Amino acid sequence: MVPQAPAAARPPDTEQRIFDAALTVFARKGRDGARLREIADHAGINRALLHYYFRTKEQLYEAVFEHGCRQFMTGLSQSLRAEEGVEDSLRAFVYGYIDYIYEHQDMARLMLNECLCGGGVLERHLAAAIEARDGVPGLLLEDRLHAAVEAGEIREIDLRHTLLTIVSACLFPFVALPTVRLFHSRAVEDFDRFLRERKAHIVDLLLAGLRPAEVGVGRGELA
Amino acid sequence: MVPQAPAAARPPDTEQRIFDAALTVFARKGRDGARLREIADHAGINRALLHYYFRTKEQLYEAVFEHGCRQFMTGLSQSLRAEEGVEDSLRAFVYGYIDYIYEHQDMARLMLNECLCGGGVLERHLAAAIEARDGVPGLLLEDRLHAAVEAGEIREIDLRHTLLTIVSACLFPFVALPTVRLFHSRAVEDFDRFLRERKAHIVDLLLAGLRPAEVGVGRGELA
DNA sequence: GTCTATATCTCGATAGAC
DNA sequence: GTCTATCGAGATATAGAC
Repeated sequence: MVPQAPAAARPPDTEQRIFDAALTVFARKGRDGARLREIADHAGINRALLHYYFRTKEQLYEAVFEHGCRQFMTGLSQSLRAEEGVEDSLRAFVYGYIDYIYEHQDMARLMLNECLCGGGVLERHLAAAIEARDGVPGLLLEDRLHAAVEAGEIREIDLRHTLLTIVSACLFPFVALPTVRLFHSRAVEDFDRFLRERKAHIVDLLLAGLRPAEVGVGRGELA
Repeated sequence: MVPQAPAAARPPDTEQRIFDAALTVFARKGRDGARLREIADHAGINRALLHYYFRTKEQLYEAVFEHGCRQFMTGLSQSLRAEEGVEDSLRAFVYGYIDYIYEHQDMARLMLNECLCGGGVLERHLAAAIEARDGVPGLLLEDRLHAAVEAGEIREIDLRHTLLTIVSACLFPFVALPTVRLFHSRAVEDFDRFLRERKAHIVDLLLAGLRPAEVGVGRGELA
């Protein structure tokens, strides 16, 4: 699939530049909406070169998606190291997850774009990437939470939904950034600070929400 | 912009059918990825009719987006009625929000699609829709929460982030459905039940997370 | 208002020089 | 490996009959 590069000297690495440019454009415009013209311009190369490295637009998309998915899932798993306690595990997950998405926003957008137009391709590639690594990154946290429930460290609660809520809270602000900016001015002024606040907020809210109910205080009721 | 319809008899209402079909297709494929062919087929009419009602693809998109945005925001505001207490307000928001998104999934996806490709158009139209109704739906809940903080009914917490977390938890499952299905089998088997559980979960987690800390229990620490 | 036929343009893909 | 030139398919848009 990949033409041989000269063994010595790899100045701009054209293939990688195409790959990155394609990821960016596909993430914004989607599989059909993306134009090879735009990808070539973004990579600073000629349109014909796209066909030299990846024969067709379809194959380029497949390559970007498959390789991107695999790398994304692997990297995410590695950045979500297990911790001893529940609290540390939760904190590590939220901080690691947001940091990782921050560094791979285009891939996150690309996957969401696939979700919008059906998700068939995504499900297939995600399943493959998961199988190759045998394990969904989030499930590690779910196991931790499950053990914590049995140990009485956190209250009984639907963990699948809890995990989905955590992921939603971490991920959504990235994919919906333009909307978030409308009523969260800090996200436009100082995105890094916004993310720091966001991480702290999510952990804070979750820890409080998962804490076992004290005796005498009905669950699900405010003071 | 709109040709006169015969005063009597409005059998299929072609314009509305085009509108709905365009919304669906644009939501999935995006502004550039969408094909007029597909929209026409989906609406069950000839391609030339698209140009009769809306001159160009661009104008069709603009019309769908602008009108859709306005209607979406207005309807959302109306379905989020104010309640007396904080708890009822929160519950009403979550339930109303999810129910509303459920009935307007295409519009939600269309807006997210715009977010993915920059969001310039979205910000403009959203701002206009908000100004026309003078008020962001979510801000009503934020005011309620703010008052509740001052009354000591909920603990001190960043309300902007809290509101963003609530919206994320409600909205994300819809736009990321194919991914959610991977590890939430119930979302594929019985979506309605999944949503009922989701609503209850979000309210439950939030109420617990916002409850004022009891004396003797450090905030942000598990038991 | 709705259709068929057609014009025009853009995109993806290929051929061939360098 | 990289470029220019070009072909053919498919998309948007228009003209004109009904």
